[in-house]
Amino acid sequence: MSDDSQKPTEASLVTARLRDEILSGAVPPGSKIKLVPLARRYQVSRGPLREAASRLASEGLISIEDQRGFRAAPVSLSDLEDVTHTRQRIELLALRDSIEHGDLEWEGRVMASCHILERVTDHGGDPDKVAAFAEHHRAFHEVLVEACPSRYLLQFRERLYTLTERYRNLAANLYASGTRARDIAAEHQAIAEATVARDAEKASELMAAHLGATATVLIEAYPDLFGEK
Amino acid sequence: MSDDSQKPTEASLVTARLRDEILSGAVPPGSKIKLVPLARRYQVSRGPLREAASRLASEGLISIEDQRGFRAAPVSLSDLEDVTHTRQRIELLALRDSIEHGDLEWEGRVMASCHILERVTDHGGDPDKVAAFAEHHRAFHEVLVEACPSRYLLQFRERLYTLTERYRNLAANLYASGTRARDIAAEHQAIAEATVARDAEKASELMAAHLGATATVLIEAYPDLFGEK
DNA sequence: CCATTAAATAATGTCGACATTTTGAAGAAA
DNA sequence: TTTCTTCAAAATGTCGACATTATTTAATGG
Repeated sequence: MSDDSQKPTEASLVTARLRDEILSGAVPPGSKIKLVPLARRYQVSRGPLREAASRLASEGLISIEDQRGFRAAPVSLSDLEDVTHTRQRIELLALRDSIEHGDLEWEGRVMASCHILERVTDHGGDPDKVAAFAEHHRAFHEVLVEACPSRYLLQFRERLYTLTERYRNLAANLYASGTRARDIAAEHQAIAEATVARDAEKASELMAAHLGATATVLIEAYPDLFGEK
Repeated sequence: MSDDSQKPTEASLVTARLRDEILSGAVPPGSKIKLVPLARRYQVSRGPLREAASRLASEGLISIEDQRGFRAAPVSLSDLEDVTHTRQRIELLALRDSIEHGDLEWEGRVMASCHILERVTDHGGDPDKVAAFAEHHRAFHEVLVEACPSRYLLQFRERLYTLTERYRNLAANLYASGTRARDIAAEHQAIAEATVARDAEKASELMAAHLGATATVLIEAYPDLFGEK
C-alpha cells in the first residue's frame, strides 16, 4: 500500500512495526501511545511516529483524540462480534468471487498453501514456530480469495482478518493453551478441497463454520481477556 | 473518527480540507500533492499536512510512494466499476440490516430526510445549492442504513460512498448537465417507502437499481473524464 | 477526610532547519 | 536525432526546539 520497491521510509517501517506491536498485544488495547518513549525505542523522531499512528488510525488499530494523542484501539466483546460477523459476510463474498474467477494455477497455489500450512500446524509453543504458523495461516486465507477481482473487497477482508488476528493473539497471550480440540488442519483441508472443486456452496458453508468456530473460541476466552487491565 | 468534542487539531482540520479538495477534483486524480505549496495555502507547516495525507492514504484517497511523496489516488474505469459493484454489495447488506433493526423513530428520520432531499433536488447550477444537495443526498443514504448494527459495515459503506461521490464530482465538472433524464427524487422516494415498509426484497432491488443507474451515468461520462490529463 | 484549586510536570502539536533523494535541464557523445 | 551523463533545482524525509495543552502532584479550604 505504500512503497514502490523503493527504500522504505522510516514512517513506513515504523508503521509496520507499530502495527505488529498492537497486533501482538505488546501495546495493550486502549493504552495510550506515548510518542517520546516509543520514539526512543524505535530510534526515530516523533514525526514519523505520528505519521504511522495516523495511518493506523484509518485502519482501525489506533484511535485519535485531538490534543490527547493516540491510543491503541480498545477491544470489547461487541467489537469482536462485529468483526467476526462482518468478516464472515465479506469473506464469503470474496471467496465466491475467487472460486468463480480463479484459474488452474490459482488452484495449485491453494493446494500448495494448504499443504504447507498443514505441515507447520503443530508448533510446540516455540515463538518462532508460532509466528511462522501465523504467517502461513494468513497466507492460506489470502490465497483462497486471491482470485477475487475486487480490490476493495480484498482490502476490507484483509483489514478484518487483521483485526481477528489481534483478538487471537490477545487471547493466546492469556490462554497459553492455544489450539482447542479442533482439528484446524482438517478444516483448512476441507475448505481448500471444496474451493478447488469449485463448490461455492460447500466452500462457503465450511468457511462460515470455520470462522464461526474461531469466533466462538475467542468469545469464550474473552471474559478472561477483559479481566486484565 | 478523530476528535472527542475537543478543539480540533490542525492535522484534523487539514485532513478534512484536503479530503474535500480531492473529492471535488480541485486536486486532480493522479496529480502529485506538493507539500510546500499546499502548506503555504493552508497556512500550516508540512508536518500536519503529512499526517493528513497519511490518514487519507488508508482511506484510499491518496497513494504513498516512499521517497516520492503523496499523490491523489488515480481514477480509472476499472476502479469505478469496482467501487460500484462493491458498494452495491456492501450497501445491500447494510440496508437489510437496517431494515431489520430500525425502530419507529428511524422510520421517521428516513421519511424526513427523503422529504428534505426532494425539496432541494432542483438546483439551478448554483454552487451553494449543489453543495447543499450533495450534503442532503449523503445524509439520506446515511439515514437509510443508520440502523445497521455493524460499525464496520457502515464504515466500509461510507468509504465507498465517498469514492462514488468523487467520481460523481469529477464527472459533474465536465458535464455541467448533471442530472440526466432520471427522476432521482422518485427513485429515492420509492426506496424510502419500501424501506419503512420493511420490504427488504423490494428495497434491495430498488437500491441496487439506483446505484446501478448512477454507475451507468458515470461510466458513460467516464471516457470524457479520462480525456483530460 | 474529601473536595477544590494551584502549581509542577509531562505530553502533545506545530514549526523551521538540515540532509538526502528525486526530478528536470543542459550538454556531450554516439 | 537520440541517448547518456552531469549538474542544478526542487521536493521529500527527518530531526530538534518551542509553545500549548493535558495530566499529575501538592496545597488549601471546607
